[in-house]
Amino acid sequence: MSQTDRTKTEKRAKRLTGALRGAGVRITRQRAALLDVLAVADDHPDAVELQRRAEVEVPGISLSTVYRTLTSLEEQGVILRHQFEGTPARFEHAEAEHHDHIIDIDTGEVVEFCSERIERLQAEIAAELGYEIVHHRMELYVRAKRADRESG
Amino acid sequence: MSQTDRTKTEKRAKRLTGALRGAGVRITRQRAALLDVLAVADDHPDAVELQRRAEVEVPGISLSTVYRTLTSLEEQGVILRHQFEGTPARFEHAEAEHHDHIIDIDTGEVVEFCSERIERLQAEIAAELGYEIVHHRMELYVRAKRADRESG
DNA sequence: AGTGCAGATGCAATCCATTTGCAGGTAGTT
DNA sequence: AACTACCTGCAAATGGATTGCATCTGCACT
Repeated sequence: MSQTDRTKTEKRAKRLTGALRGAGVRITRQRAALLDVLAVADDHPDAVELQRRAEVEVPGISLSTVYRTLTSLEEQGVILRHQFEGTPARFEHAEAEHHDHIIDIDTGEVVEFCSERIERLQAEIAAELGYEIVHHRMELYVRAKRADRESG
Repeated sequence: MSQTDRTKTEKRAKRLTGALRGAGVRITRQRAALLDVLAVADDHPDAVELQRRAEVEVPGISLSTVYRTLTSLEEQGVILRHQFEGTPARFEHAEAEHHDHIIDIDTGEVVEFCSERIERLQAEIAAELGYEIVHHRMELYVRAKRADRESG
């Protein structure tokens, strides 16, 4: 990470904690640790994994605190919670634009994608039925194409 | 239900139980009851609701049996299990073609829909990334449009 | 820097949907 | 009718997530 990147990240962090404070959310050691961990995560960790990562900064941080913090951050719109099939909920930082997920059912790896055309079609379909979309969820459970693997 | 409809339904039921038997699945009173209940359901009941409905035919049917049967029927491809947000799993008979779901977040009501155009786009996106879709899940969480309601 | 207190923490207990071990029952083949 | 592999009901266990409670602590205000 370059010097300017670091500066930018720190500025965002400051803005973020300011906003949280405004909403009556205190920045404790455990929350700061979780915010750090979430900010640098480029994957989709679950609560236990986040606890493990936060423990570097706050040894002994309890799992209930992790869950409570995640719920609170989700309510503040800071993070997103994803309930994929057959796994505990997984979380990600919410700064980027909306996207959906491709889950490799063999490896558990998650790839993000977004299709404006699909989004448009979804909105049309909902509108035709007299609804407005509050949020949606689209998950593609996939495996690597035949050519990329061995057996079939 | 007309006489011919009833006959058709009964034929399908016979074919179905035959197939299940072939897979080593016994048709017990409790399973027959659940198959009946699922066959006539035009909604998306959860396990407890299915137990309640099956109890008309088999009083005292246990919830574990319901769950075990549902798992077995799902494995046989007879029913589909849907894990919508914040509710226990809900089930539906699998005879129709594939479709996705619109969930009214105010009423819990579920509407089915299918868009070939979206399906095509999904497949394209997966293919471009070197994946083949095993299955997918698309849920639109909606509410009735402003005009249809009162307050905002 | 000190104080007050709303809000946060850790722990253990609890919740809820779902699964499972077990001992007795039954479908369906022989 | 008998045999037995599969099924049932019950109660206990599981696993992810939440919660009650006593204690602690950020942080706004001196």
